[in-house]
Amino acid sequence: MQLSEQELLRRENLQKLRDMGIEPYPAEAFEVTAYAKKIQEEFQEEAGEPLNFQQASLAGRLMGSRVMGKASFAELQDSTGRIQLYIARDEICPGEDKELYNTVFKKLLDIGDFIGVKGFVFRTRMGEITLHVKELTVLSKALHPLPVVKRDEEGNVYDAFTDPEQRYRQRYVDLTVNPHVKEIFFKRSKLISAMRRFFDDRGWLEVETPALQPIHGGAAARPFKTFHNTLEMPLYLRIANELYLKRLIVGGFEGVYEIGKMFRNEGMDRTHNPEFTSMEIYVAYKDYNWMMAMVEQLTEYIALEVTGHTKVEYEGKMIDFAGPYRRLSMYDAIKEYTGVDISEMDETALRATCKKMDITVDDSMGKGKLIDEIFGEKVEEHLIQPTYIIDYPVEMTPLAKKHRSQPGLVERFELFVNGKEIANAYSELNDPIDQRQRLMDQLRLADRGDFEAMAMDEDFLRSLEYGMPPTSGLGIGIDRLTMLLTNQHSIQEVLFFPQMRPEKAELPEQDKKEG
RNA sequence: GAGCCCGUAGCUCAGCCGGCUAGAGCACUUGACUUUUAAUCAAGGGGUCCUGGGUUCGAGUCCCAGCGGGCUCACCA
Repeated sequence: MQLSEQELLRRENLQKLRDMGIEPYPAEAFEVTAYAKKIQEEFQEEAGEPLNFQQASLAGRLMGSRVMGKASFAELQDSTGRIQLYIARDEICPGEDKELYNTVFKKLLDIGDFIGVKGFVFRTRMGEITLHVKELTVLSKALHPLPVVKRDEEGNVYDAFTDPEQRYRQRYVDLTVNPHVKEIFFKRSKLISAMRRFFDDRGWLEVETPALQPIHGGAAARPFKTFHNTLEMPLYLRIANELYLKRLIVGGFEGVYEIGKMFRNEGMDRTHNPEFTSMEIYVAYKDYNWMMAMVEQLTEYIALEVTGHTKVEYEGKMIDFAGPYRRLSMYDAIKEYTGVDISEMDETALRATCKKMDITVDDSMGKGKLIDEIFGEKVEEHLIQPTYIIDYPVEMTPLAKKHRSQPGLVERFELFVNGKEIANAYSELNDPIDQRQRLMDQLRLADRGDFEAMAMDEDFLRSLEYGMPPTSGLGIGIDRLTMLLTNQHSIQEVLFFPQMRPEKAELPEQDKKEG
């Protein structure tokens, strides 16, 4: 590999440090007693005299320096933020030997190097809270130059590191240089911990179920296929965990939930990544009406914990997560936004209606699919504030219980926010005979070439035959909820390492066979 | 999968209708400077113009193909 001039220089600096007896990658721990953000927030003084942080020890990256002869200012960035350093030659080199300042600090340290500093906090003439450095330690030398992003007093950013490809491929650089990116991931973490707290407080059990499954069930999607050598059998990366969580309800848990990765072998775009995080929860003796009330509390709680408000701005719109949310049946929603009542229509009439609405249809589409098309084309985009769409056609939903009063429908709801589906829930189907029938219907779809049709799962059916209590289940896409609460428009922005093509198209030989 | 756009220094980008040795700012190097803050001042180094073909006296620029990326649309619980 060809090294750039700057990379060669840094390697030379590394060697010079070693030649001076300074280990650029020391083994011993460095004691950190203070953090940039805390100092910025809590530093106090009286009559110009500093009161606290008079013995502070910080560690982080050197992010810039302004050398003025025998004294310098530098920027230290730790895990919490930045603080200015004041480094005076005669302070860090009290004796005759000025090498640490003249050579190590001024010549051999580069932007991006990790250093440890000890000293006291004061305020400069210009009013900046600054650490007056008494001791400086090299903690780790950086050999690769970091992009230098500068900000002026008004907050204007110069030479921003913004190329999406480079940001995702080298997320470590993105995180180092773009502080707002870190903020998104702090919020993502808060979201998940708030959700977990909400469920744990109600006594529901967090569980783990297999990610490697012999039968991929629980959703309509194409799976990733792999092979277990010892068992000599194909396995699938899970597209859903629904059928396993229901087995646990059969086994006697009253409430179980799992937050984990799902894998779908489908297209990628700004709302789809091949692996994504979902939360699914199942609670016994409940129905979908109870679940709607629960989700309102949950999303309101999460919005508050993550952003501090129930109102969140997304793409310039204010979205209010405070419940209760509007509930609208699928038929009523279509009537409201198209003026057409489709509740009594058969397949032929629906197909004609679609044509009138300029919706492209094909012959493979059944009644359920046609209704879904109308809904997707004409209604979804209008559902900006959190809205429950309830009662879906039975054809689209093989795992939901038939509606208690309306034939042809199932007890299902989806929560829409800003025109996008955020949550999906049912009164779960627990009639084993009905369930078998519905899965048989799916098999017939698969025979007709539907790659996404659900597979038969005899063990799951056996579990239902042992008896599953009435149960309500819910799934929430964590990535998309994170996008909403962080005002981000692509899923790549809420994943540390979104899926990308390899940088140099060099796939290992043995992996090329068997697609 | 389709359309549009992009790929030039470590980073952000300019480079016209094809025309001298390919440019700027930051970063980097050398020097000056003990309270600066996009520090400043002076001097300097740094390029596989994504790759491969083609047209041409001459290609960063035009054409073709490929690779990579972005946006939009389509597909997709």
